[in-house]
Amino acid sequence: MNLKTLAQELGLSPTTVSRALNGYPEVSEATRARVTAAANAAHYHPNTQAKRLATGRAMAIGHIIPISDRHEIVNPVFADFIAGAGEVYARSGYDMVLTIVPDADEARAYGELRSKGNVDGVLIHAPRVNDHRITMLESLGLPYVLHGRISGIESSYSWVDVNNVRAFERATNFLLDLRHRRIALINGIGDMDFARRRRRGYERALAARAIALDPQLITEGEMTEAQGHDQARAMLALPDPPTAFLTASLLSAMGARRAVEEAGLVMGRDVSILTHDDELGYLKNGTAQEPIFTATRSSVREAGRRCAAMLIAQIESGNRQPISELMEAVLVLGQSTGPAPSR
Amino acid sequence: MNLKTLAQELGLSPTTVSRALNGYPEVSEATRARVTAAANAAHYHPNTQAKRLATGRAMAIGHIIPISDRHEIVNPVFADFIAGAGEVYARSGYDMVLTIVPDADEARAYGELRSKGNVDGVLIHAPRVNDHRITMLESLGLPYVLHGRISGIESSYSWVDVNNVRAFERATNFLLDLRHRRIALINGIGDMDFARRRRRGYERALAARAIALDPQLITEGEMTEAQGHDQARAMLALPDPPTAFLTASLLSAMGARRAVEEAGLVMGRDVSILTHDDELGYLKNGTAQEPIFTATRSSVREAGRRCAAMLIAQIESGNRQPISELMEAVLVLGQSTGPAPSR
DNA sequence: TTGAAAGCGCTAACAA
DNA sequence: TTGTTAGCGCTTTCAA
Repeated sequence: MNLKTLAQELGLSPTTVSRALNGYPEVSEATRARVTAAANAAHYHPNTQAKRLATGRAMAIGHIIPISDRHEIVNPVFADFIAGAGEVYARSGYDMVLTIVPDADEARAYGELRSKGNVDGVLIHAPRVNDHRITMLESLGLPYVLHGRISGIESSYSWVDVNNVRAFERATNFLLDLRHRRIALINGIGDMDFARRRRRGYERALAARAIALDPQLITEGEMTEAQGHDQARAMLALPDPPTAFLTASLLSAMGARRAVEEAGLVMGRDVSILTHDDELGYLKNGTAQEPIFTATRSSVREAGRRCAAMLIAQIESGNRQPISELMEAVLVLGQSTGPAPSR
Repeated sequence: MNLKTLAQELGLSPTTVSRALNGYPEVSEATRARVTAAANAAHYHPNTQAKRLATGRAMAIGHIIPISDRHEIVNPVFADFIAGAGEVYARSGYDMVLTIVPDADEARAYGELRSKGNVDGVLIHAPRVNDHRITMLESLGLPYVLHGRISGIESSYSWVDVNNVRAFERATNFLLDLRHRRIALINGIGDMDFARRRRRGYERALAARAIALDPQLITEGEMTEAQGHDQARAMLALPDPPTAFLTASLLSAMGARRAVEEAGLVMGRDVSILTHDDELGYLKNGTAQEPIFTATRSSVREAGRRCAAMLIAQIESGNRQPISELMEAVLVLGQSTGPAPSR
């Protein structure tokens, strides 16, 4: 069923039918009713490709996922972001187009996406410090919104980000209030912008209480269970080991937990672990069963929604002024984190 | 830059340029070379929408992700599958279109996808027992491939699946060989087809050694850390508790691990845990550091590749004969699982 | 080996 | 309020 035959059946011109279906005001309500009824009855849906060609709008948003041999960028958090963005696209009639590209081909991928015209804009993920993608997109003139921020860049751009500095500052303060003084930070890859911000929050909290930074208590890596385990084990073997760990992901926390056990220490008595992450269902019924300080999962999903909405707004308004939005993380401080042991 | 202007610059007709670029044989090699050179120089890429409209092919594959309030279907495994499929699409010139739909709207979503014509086929995820989606797709005539299988359906359909029965049978045998006799199974949601198959493998191994099933040692649920913890704790409190746990996911295993500690038991001595899952980086350099029996992550990615390749083959050949492929899981049996304690 | 012309299904300027 | 016409950028039949 296409527009032409539908129009013939109704004894109308394709134009009128199109106008009726697309909500143009000049159509009489009587015909509009007749047309919509017929369209529904025939399960008519306008052909997307034709519509796109005629309007010059792809009605699609691209998500470019760079994939490298070094890091596993395809992380679990990503799924939640996609789910949030997907909700918004469904409501607004946009398609979500995922492109998986090897790191090296990323520049080319944007260019092609642009000139092939199959998306109206793109969402950018996991920015690194001094990320060059923004410059690239600007020169292409392709609308975009960044999930996260880029520290090294002065020019303004559109972004949605969670206040990572504040989140980690609060978490560190939480541990400091429990009289912990040797607090370790098991962070994400240092090259990633969010990791840098998290570290800044941690440092800020320590500085505010005049506690010197110990570089031995700060590690970074890929946020896997193995990372948490190995790095925690090494730190526990120090002459003056940490009494608390602050980890950037649940997996690292679980690894750290394993290291704690292996060292013959007791969780919550000898060592506390506070995790920035509920990404994998740790939170249940809104109550942290284990020490957790941020409801990452729901935050990430919300970030997905906001990014998508922001990008659509930019595209539809034709407005190229950068917009930005800083989200406060939902903080859910865990109950089972114990005070620092007195030595 | 479009075909017309490119043709003008070359002093050729759009037809010839199109033919040259699309590899039609009737073009002289001289012109073809000239055309491709010019196209590259101008960074010309044919407009996707126009191409689609003209050929009637969307050059896109849809992935429909049902999202329900009850379950978190957007799971981490999904990201790996997507990555695998994405590789294949990139190579073959297809777009990957993700559609997130609320459970209830799924039927409608397929119908629209079909009549709007923005995909040439779909990939179906996470089949349930007696899943009705296959019937729906058959009646729509939309090509599809299923990742997994559906036990309740007799009609044939295209699928790619991992041999879950065998994987769990082997894992159970591994524990049985270590003289465990009270082996608990912490399984996924019973409604999911893969969970049912895994259970079958477990049951088959026990039956082969004439060990009676104990329903108290079989639980199912959403494969979260909390699930593993709660269910393991309950089972450890039984009069005759298990000496080993077989869990369907790393998270459940970690939860079970926590329950074991809380019960004052020692991992590898009092209780062993064997996990079907490396989804979160537990495996490192091909060596299991903890008891794990399947390299899920890489398997899932490979499944993504094969599903995508199979679907594209079907679409391009116009062949509607169902094809299927059973993958053997990559088994990596962990070293640190201990024998059953003698009582 | 190349080109002219029609058409894919829709939208939108212009006319009535 | 409705219809006519042209055109979006490409492919493809038919003719040269």
